[in-house]
Amino acid sequence: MNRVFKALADPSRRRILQLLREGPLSAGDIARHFDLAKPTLSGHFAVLREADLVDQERQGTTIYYRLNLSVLEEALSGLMDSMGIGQGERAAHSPGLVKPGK
Amino acid sequence: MNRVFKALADPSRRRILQLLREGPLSAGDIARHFDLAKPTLSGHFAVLREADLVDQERQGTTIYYRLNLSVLEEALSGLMDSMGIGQGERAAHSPGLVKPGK
DNA sequence: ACTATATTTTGTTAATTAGCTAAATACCGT
DNA sequence: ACGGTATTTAGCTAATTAACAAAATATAGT
Repeated sequence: MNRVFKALADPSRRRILQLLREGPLSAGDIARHFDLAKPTLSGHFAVLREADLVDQERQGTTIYYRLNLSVLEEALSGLMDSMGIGQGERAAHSPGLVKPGK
Repeated sequence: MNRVFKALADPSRRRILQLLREGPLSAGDIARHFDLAKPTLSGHFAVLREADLVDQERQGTTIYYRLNLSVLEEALSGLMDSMGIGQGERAAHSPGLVKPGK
């Protein structure tokens, strides 16, 4: 889960995930959307793969990347849970700033 | 929004936010939960403040931190939107059916 | 003004990261 | 086997990060 958030910390990687939302894309297809050298992108793919956010599949000479949505979902809803956001219908509890008793 | 995800990339900072879920805590209170030097924590507070994930309020000699839940909520649901993770709806599979986030 | 407490700032270090170019690898077609 | 295309690996550099100890700042009480 830590790897997921580390992976999400980079805007290029978030953008890659967005692109993959539409369907699998080859490394080259993705690279076309960026102003980065291909090795740089390849590094980003590796980070996403290690976080299990994408799957890789070779088809001949090209490698396709596919978004692993469930991992992303799980990480995000896991965080939301741990922060008390969302699913629960509990009203937002924003305690006042009170000087703690001894 | 990038600052938010950068801030969330560190486990200590995520833990700090979790602690603040229960209510405001002083820097010292938070520090008690960690094995880190106070200056290190202070650095984490600064990152969280710059991401607007927490607010700071001084009361005498102690500084209280309060979770800014709305910023966290917005960032997470913003990402979920942009990834097509539906809060209430099933994720659309066909391209073009889902409107991009704001 | 002095002392004690709470927190931050400064300065430093080691580790990590994102980027690049050049070289290597993998696969396909001829 | 050779040449071309797609992608990754290797090797490097500059910037960023997380950690610490020591010093500085802010406030309260005496």
